[in-house]
Amino acid sequence: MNVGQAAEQAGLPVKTVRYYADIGLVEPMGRSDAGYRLYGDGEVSKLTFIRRARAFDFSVKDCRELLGLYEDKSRSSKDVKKIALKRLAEIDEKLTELQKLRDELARVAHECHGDNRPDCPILDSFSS
Amino acid sequence: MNVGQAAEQAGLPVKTVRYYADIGLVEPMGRSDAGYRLYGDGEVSKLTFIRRARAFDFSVKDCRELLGLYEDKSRSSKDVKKIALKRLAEIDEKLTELQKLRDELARVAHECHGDNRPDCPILDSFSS
DNA sequence: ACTAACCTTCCTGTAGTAGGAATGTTGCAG
DNA sequence: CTGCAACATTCCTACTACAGGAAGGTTAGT
Repeated sequence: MNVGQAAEQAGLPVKTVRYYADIGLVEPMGRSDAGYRLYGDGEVSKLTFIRRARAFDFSVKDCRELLGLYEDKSRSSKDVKKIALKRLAEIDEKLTELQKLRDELARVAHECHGDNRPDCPILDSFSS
Repeated sequence: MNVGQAAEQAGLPVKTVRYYADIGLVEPMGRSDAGYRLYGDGEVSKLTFIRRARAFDFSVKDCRELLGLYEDKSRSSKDVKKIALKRLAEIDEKLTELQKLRDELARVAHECHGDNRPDCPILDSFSS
C-alpha cells in the first residue's frame, strides 16, 4: 500500500504520514523499486493510533512514548496510566487558566458600552 | 533608554522586545550612534500594553490591530469590543473542546486499573 | 503514446520566541 | 590608560507539527 492509501485509511493527510516517517515515528514497511513508501496494516494501525492520541491533545513526543507502550506487549497498564494522568493534570491546569482568562475578558468586554465614543474599558484594562 | 531597560520596565524579555521591533510592532524611537535601539516612555507603554494583551491570549496580529485602536484617539469603543467579543467566542470554543477532551481522558484513565497487567483501556481507546 | 493521478525530494513558511556565537560599546575602578 | 563587566548588536539555529508548492519520476488506464 502506498502512502496515499495508508493516509486515507488512517484518516491523516499524506503530508503528515510522510512527516511521521521522516521523524521515525511510523516508518514504512519498505520502499518500492521506484522508492515509494510501502505500508502494511500494522503501520496503518499505528498511524490510526497516533491520530486518536493526537486528538486527545497528546504531543507527538507523547505519542512516541505511547506507541512504544502500545507495541510492548509486556508493558503494564500502570505505565500508561501514569502518562495519561500527567496529561490530565496538564489539561486541567490549562483549563483553569483559560477559564480565568475568559472570565476577565468577559468582564471587561461587558463593561465596555461598545458605542461610538472613544472611551473603552477594554483598552483601559490593558494600559493601566 | 536602551533595550534592556525598556524590556524591564515593560516586563518583557529583551529578545521579545527586539523581535517586536523587527516585525515592526513597536519600533524604537531611534538608534544611538553605536546602533543601540533607543526607547522612550511611549514605546514602553505600548510594550506594556502588548504584554497585557498577550496575557489575554491575543495573538501578535490581534495586538497589532488593538495597538492601532489604542493609538487612534478617534476610534470607537465599538471597534474594540468587536475584537474582544470575537476572542471571547474563540476562547469559549476552545474551553468547550478542552473540557470534552478532559472528560473523555479522565473517563478512560479512570477505567484503567493501573496495575502490572498489560490490559489497558487507555490504549484500547486509541486503537479501537 | 498520452494523460491523469499518483509518488518522490527539497525548500519555504507558519507563531513567538529562546539560545547562542561572534563582535562592538559603555562606564567605571584601579 | 587599561582592563573588565555588563551591556548592546546581528545572524544563525531550534522548537512544534505540519502545509504549500516546485520540479521531477512512476504507474495505470485508454
